[in-house]
Amino acid sequence: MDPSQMLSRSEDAEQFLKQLSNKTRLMVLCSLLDGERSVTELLDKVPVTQPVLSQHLALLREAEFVATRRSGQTIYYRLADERITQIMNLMYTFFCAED
Amino acid sequence: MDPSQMLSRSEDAEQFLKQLSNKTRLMVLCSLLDGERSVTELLDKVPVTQPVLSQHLALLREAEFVATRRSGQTIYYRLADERITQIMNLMYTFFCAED
DNA sequence: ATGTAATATTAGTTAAAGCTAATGTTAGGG
DNA sequence: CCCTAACATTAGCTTTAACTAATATTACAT
Repeated sequence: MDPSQMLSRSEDAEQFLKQLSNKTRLMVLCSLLDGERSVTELLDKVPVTQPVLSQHLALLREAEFVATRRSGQTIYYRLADERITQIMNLMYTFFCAED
Repeated sequence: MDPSQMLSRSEDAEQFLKQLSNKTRLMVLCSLLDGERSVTELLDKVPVTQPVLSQHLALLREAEFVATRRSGQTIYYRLADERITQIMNLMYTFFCAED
């Protein structure tokens, strides 16, 4: 591969991985692996304050890793990027698979 | 999964991903996908100064993502973690695969 | 219209990552 | 022994990520 292309692709990959490299965001994404969840449900699983969770959700939305659906006052989040699903499944096997 | 276990595993995963989330380290690891390379060879592929490359190599060594072999004054680096091989192959398909 | 539940945003501070510049180590050649 | 090549380390500075605290928005019920 030509050097400038390698650089620009590694910059894209860096950006992608950085957006993933946070325990709160990983817990959120992991929780979404088996379907959509509301913010309140996520708050119940992820040990952070509401504003902090909301900040991380904003980042995941901007990255388009997740998408939302509103139902009344409740907002449901779901995975929206096939790459995220794949990499989260891989991370699950690395860090969460049974012995 | 119990909440404290989920937290500690996501902390491990965060650490793992952060060590990967850098364009220079990604270029190095990508270059090692098809075999070992000396520092000089890596310098030829990766557009950074020698001390910066060396700092990133030190981090990759401490993370045990890579291992080294010395031959005279030359030090050869190779991949040393199967998880890295897997995830780098995945990143390659996401960011570098031919349309 | 007022109140409350659910969620989002903004400003300010702190901590961690990455760079530059200088210097150190190790191995081999003359 | 001295010099050079190959590589590593350290200190100081700058940038970026993440948290806290306070406040704002949106939807629904009374």
